Amino acid sequence: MQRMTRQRLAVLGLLDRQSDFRSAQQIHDDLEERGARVALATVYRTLQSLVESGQVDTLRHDGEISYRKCRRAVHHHHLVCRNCGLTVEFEGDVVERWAHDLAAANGFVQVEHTLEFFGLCARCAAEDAS
Amino acid sequence: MQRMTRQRLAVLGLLDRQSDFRSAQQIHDDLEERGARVALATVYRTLQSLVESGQVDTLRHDGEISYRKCRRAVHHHHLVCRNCGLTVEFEGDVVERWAHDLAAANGFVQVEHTLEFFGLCARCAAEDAS
DNA sequence: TTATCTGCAAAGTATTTGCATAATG
DNA sequence: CATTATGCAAATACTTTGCAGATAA
Repeated sequence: MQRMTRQRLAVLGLLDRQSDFRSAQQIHDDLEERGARVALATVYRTLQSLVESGQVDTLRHDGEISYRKCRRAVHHHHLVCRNCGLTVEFEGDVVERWAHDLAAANGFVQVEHTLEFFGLCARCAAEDAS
Repeated sequence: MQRMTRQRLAVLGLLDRQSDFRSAQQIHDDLEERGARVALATVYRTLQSLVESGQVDTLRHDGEISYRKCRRAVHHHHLVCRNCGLTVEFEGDVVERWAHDLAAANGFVQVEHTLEFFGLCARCAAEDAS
């Protein structure tokens, strides 16, 4: 049901090599640099399908969506450097429990949550100071 | 430095009466309904200034920003009904501590976070079932 | 072969901005 | 009266979509 096209392979390949969150436009540019011509619309469509199938994580920030291949299958969160994009994944059963308790206390059901941390990584903080 | 114009008063008045998060466009429509003609651009500008001065909370969801007058001054989070917008505010020092620990463990500084819960409130869940 | 994917350009959203005019303090 | 805010329309930025032609299976 999902055809392996040159374009899809190119996007998947790039996602494998990149470790930080990148916007669709950045991914498009990166592909161009490597000589892989893929239309921006195709990049968007491909990323969208990868997100739906759970292979890619998204992050909404400043009105734009960033993409990154998941490192772990279970639900998790991110600590992202707002300067260079360096990303650390981590799990947090605390929030899951919290969500459950909150739901119970307020009569809510089907509670989901979004939790992300943004900061400056050590390297960027050092550069900032100098 | 901030002039009290008819438009600003109208926006403030509406924010006082509304208890849920509303997008700029919804707020604009609500104002029109009440006969207060305020240009959409002005609604955006006013909300923006209210956010900057800390009088209004924002929530990013599905690529759009929603606004709501803060009920409490300290940093807090929300449990929002994704159907009717009903909102419960709550504090969570757990996350603050968590953010601090994460930062220390990974060498990050100036760590901020976003945490929101979305679910179905009791009433909407009941309607859903019927 | 044929259903799915791609490229292109056009259309959509949500938000911002330039500028002349209006209104506040 | 000097500034700051407003309205309008045009500009932005990101993302989605329609459609004809290309391509994987």
